[in-house]
Amino acid sequence: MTEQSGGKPNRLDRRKARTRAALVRAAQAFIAAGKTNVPVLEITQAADVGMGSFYNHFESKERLYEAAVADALDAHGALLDELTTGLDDPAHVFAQSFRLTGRLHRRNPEFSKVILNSGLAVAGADKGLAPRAHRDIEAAVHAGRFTVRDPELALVTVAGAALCLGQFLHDHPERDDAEAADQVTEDLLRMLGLPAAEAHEICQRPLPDLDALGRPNSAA
Amino acid sequence: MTEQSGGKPNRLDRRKARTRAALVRAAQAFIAAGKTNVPVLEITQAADVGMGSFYNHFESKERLYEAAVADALDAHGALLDELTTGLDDPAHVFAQSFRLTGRLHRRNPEFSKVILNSGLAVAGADKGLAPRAHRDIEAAVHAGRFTVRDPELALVTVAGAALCLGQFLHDHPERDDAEAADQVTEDLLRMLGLPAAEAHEICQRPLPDLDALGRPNSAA
DNA sequence: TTCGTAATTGACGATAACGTCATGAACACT
DNA sequence: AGTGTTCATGACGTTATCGTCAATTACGAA
Repeated sequence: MTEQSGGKPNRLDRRKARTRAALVRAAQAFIAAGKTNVPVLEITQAADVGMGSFYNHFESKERLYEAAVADALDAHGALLDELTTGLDDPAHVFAQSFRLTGRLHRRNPEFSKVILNSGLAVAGADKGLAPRAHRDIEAAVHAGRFTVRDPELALVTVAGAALCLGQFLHDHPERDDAEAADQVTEDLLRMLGLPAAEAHEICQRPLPDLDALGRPNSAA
Repeated sequence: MTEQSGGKPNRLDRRKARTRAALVRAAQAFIAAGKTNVPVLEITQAADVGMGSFYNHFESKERLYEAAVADALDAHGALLDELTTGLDDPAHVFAQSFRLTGRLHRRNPEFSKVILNSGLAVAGADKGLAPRAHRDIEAAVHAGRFTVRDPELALVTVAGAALCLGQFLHDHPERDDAEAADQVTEDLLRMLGLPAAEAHEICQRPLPDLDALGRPNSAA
């Protein structure tokens, strides 16, 4: 009998987790490449695990893909948390999160493509990064920083902008990602009720160094 | 030898077009249902055509799906053209187009789901409805109605909002589609530089009657 | 060391889907 | 009517993929 929901992870548990992580990472690579119809055998070969191992961890390819997307989103969410701690102005938190997310499309293309190829499913209000954005917007509204009639609908536009910005940067490699992200963020801040001048100023503030942190992928 | 690129359609050509349209319609239904992995045989059965007919028109399932999405987008674009003719204020054209598109998610769920399940591929600047929106935004900027630094990036947010609004309405059947669409449009107008009061007013204007037109699906 | 358990593995039978092709029907043209 | 062409059709051989399973290995406990 090994680790029973609360005990410390055994060597056995670590091996199991490694196998699972290998499958998740392989799945992320395939999703990023747009190849979601690859046979199971191909996935297991890419993950360097046996064919039979697949069904030890996932009952179908779809479950694996769900897990892969969830993993990427969780990792990015944790990263944003790290990079926005200590900020007191909710508008600043929102702007910084959005600007960083925009930059991540270039910095971590694998993650970016996973999100983009997952389609709009990740834009649901209770999935992906939306809860975080929702929390930030609500906080800013409550603090009197944002003036928007319906925060839930504003979130809709914000989520859409985040996704389509990624797609845009992917389609236009010549565009500067930081500049584009900052401009979209500024537009969104104006939409959320900030005066134009202040929106512009917030998007010019320096950002924390992304290189100071580990890779934002938890399936390592 | 039948119709040779410019001649009038024969009876043979019409039959061919009917078969093709049946396949496209069946594909749209499957896309709307989220079932893109159905075997070819199932598609041809749903279209009520022979199995072999499929490869007379499309060399693969992917091509069929591409054609199905393009058809739905073209149909919606033509509908918007019809419904915005005669408007002189570019901001009004933009607002009306967006409000109508929002309403269409409920009015024509089939079309809506085709768009949503197509993912972000339809959000590219030169695909789908984006060229139309781009044209409207540029016109409004040129007319001094919108003041936005980078119209191309504004389009990114607009496209994202349109897509995510559809997803939102799909996830929240209890929300009034007209109200939500108007609110998002108003938010976008503010982002595009319109004063809040004017943005609100434009989104309260009456809309043309959608029932006065035929079904917005060209694959009939 | 020895035993029990959990996880890994690839081979294998069963099934599902593909795409072609020979046949036939609908049609245009004369 | 006669002829040649285009498109429609579904059966069929081929290939691809699935998911199971019995054997094996890695590990924990005693």
